[in-house]
Amino acid sequence: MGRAPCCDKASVKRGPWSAEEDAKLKDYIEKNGTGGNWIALPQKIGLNRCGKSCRLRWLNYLRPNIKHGGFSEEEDNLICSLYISIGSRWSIIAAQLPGRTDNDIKNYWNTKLKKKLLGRRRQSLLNRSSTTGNANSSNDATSSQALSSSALERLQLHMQLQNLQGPFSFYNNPALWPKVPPLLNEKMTQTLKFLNESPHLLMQPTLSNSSSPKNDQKATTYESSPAASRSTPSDFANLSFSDADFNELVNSMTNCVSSSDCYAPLPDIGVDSIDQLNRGQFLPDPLIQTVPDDSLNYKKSDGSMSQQNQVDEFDCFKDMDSNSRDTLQALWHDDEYNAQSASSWDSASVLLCEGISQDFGLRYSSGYKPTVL
DNA sequence: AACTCAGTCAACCGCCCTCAG
DNA sequence: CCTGAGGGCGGTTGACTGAGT
Repeated sequence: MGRAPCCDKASVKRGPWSAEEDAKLKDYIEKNGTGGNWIALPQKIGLNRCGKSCRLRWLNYLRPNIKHGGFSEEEDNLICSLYISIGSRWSIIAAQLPGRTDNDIKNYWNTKLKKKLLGRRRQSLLNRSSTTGNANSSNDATSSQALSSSALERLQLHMQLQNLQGPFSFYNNPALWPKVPPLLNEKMTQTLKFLNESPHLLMQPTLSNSSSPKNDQKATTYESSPAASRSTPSDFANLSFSDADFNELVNSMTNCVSSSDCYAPLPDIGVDSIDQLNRGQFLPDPLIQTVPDDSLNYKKSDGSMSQQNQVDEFDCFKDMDSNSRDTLQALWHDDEYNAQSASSWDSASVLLCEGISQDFGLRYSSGYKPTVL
């Protein structure tokens, strides 16, 4: 069941705002505030606009200290880290970037940042495919086919930052995965198999078959395609890897306290323990962070938090930022994707963010929270 | 100069959540 | 507890712009 529209859309003005309208709205709010009711506001000041439209205009454009464009390297890094950690929760990400609006960040991510990061990896993989003479890869690479979702995108970024390529990397080694439900384990297996077999199919826009006849050009979407299916394990299609799956996986990783009771049983791969794997430099040394409860007390009883609390409590990201900077900058600046630089990425920040993002919290109930990475 | 096309971004849409009555 | 109004938010649209041909 829907709900009644907030205004009569037929009678209110829509589209771009004029300077006069901007001035009216700005003057009124600066003098009187919003009055706590956006719906009634346009009538008060004689604006023939929807209240929601006024709110949006104020928040995204007229509000003082708004910055537009010119994102810095540090902002890029922070946006990327947060996106990997918490997904497309733009308002939370925006709360970490003073003067930036969620809309601005969303647009920036979709139009530039995502391509900047994922495009670099894809290009690198394409280069590798071509040098190894893989005919199928070459064909597929030019087929403009794709498979994607928010979860896959985040998984892909996460993998990139943890050195996907290494045969003993976390993502390629099920023995290192935390204990997760069998179905999720299976999804992980299939998804990663797919990602490794067909990395060239990822994150390329494809024209949707269901594109609107009104505007085909705008029908660019990311979706599974016949060609993608061709390269996909037959059962992959039935195992879609969702945001919930990604969150559960990272939750499991975040909650692991000791390898003995957290990770899946080791298959016979000739190593005795996770520690041995680590000593063998298949993984970075585990990093155990203890996070004082004080820094995590953002959670209200109902799991929500005020806007101000979001800003205050996410201050812990400032530390994370310095951790992530080096690797992200390597990704930013290297002409060629460099597995070595990626492997130096310290994912502590990402997982710490993820833990925090669980908001909103599904956890961190008492004592100190060890985060094994 | 005219046209096409892709990229950008302000604005809109509609769903979900909260809260007051 | 139920209902509806308003706010918040993520996803999407479409006008605009500039590069390429």
